Amino acid sequence: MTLAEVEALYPPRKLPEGAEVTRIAPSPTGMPHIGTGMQAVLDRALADKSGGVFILRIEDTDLARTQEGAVEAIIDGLRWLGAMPDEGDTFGGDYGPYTQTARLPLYRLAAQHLVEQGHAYHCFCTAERLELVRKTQVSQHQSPGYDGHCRNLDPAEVATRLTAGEKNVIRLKVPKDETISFHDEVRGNISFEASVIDDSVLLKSDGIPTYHLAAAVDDHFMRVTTVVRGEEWISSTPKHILVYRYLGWEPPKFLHTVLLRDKNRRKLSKRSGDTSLTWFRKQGIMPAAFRNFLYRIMWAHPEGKDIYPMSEFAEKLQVSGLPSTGPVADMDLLSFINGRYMNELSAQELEKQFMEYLDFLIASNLTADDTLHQDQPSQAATREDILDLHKALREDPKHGAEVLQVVAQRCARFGEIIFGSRAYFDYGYTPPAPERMAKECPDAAKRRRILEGFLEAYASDAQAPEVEGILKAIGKELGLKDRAVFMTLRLAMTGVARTPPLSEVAALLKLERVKKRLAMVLETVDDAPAAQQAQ
RNA sequence: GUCCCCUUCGUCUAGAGGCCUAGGACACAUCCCUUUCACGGAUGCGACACGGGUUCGAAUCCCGUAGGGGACGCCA
Repeated sequence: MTLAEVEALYPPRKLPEGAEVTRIAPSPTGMPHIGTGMQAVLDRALADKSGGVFILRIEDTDLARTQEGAVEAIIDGLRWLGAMPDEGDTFGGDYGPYTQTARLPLYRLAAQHLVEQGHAYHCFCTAERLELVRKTQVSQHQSPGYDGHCRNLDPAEVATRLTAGEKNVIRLKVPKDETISFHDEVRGNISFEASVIDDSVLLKSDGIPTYHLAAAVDDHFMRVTTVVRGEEWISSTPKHILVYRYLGWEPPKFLHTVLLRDKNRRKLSKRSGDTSLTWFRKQGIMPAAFRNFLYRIMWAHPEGKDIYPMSEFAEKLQVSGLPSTGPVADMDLLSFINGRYMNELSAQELEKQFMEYLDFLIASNLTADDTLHQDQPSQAATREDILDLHKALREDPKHGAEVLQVVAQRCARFGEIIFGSRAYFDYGYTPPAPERMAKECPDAAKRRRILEGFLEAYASDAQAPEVEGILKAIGKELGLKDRAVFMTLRLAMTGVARTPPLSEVAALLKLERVKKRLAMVLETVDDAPAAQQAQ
């Protein structure tokens, strides 16, 4: 097979004028990264905006780092994110295979062609020699790089060493006196002196290509029009430009996205916390909200909107407005956006999404720390909490849905609901300590009177019990401030001090549960220390 | 060390020579609403990295400096 034949195998796509073909090209080396998610959202939007195609390509040329299950994790992450590719090994498409180790002959063909044309050469240097060269260079304050040792080997010598089966790699022969420029879609023109670019390996000694060759070959034959990738690739783009040129191909458009930073403006890393899509999912971030967060920090809506759907992003996106400075992934902003999305969910949608969330947590076998946000340790949910809640929701879905809706109004992520909803289920109710109640209403007799009086009035009017009216009347009768009365009942009914308005709580709990709980409290309501009562 | 990219409130940003005594959003603070929490409303705090140019006029253009980030692998 020749390059020309391959060319015919992957003809130009029949797409509308201006359609963009984008691709996300992750390495299957672990959990899907937030940066991958960001690029996927952009890729998806670019393709949607122009009536193009979005491809998933797996770059598994680093055999040593490839991890089992990583491809599935990536697809799962993209599915969750809602930035699904149109083409890929599991999606179909006419430009596959979409996994690099399945395309090895293509790269070898390209590499061979480059050697024949004199734009690449066989290099027999050992790892040891390379290491030594680098060390020397660094110690002499020179920039490390290949020294060109095999660049001008005698062709006859190369031939004999090759037939002898000597290990070698193929390196790109970078011209010496030239300025290589390219256009970056967000930064404009960028130039490099060719002299600072070293002769990178294109084909490793095991016959597997490096990124520089593989990506160029694939982007060409997959007819990718726009390469969206992280800005860490800017400095190797000139190499890619050279590969395209020597292979006689038109380079695609390049769009380098910024790298997300942590609070200290460092590249977001494992150490600083939250780098995987899965992490955000575990926190209970909604997909739509996370997408919104991603495009919100990488692009400014013309009207200054913060909350808007993906379709609007795709429609209004202008690549020139993409940032060229790395944004900090601001958790406060994410929480804010997620909260807004949660509040707009209908009861049914909320229950559905929340159950999916719990199922995900359970299936991914979480430990207690996994929903723990660094900044909000109090929001940690244990695995036991998760299972308890899941069981309660299954046992009484109707009650569960009501609880969720009320609680979700007060939460910024699903993860907080786990903890926040406990008090409204039987499993999560613990009667308040008498001491705690005494802090709100020091007089034990009055506490008892509040609860008994409420129970009596509330139970007698099953149709439309006026919780507030009842309590205010009791307060007046006992000469207590509203707060003392309301808080006493709040603590008694829920065991906690922060809840929705009591009328909502009572409606949520239903009469039977209220009766049961208050009866429990009444058993110990007089037990607060006398010293405190005297106050 | 060399090369490349970047630099507006704490954060995300608007701003493409006069509309800027720099606008919005998140966060924060205070107040209002109020039975706690949340929501909502109001107000406030708060930035053009620095130094030179160009210009009648610069956040906006140019040059330097400083700072940050990235790259320099038979990793991607």
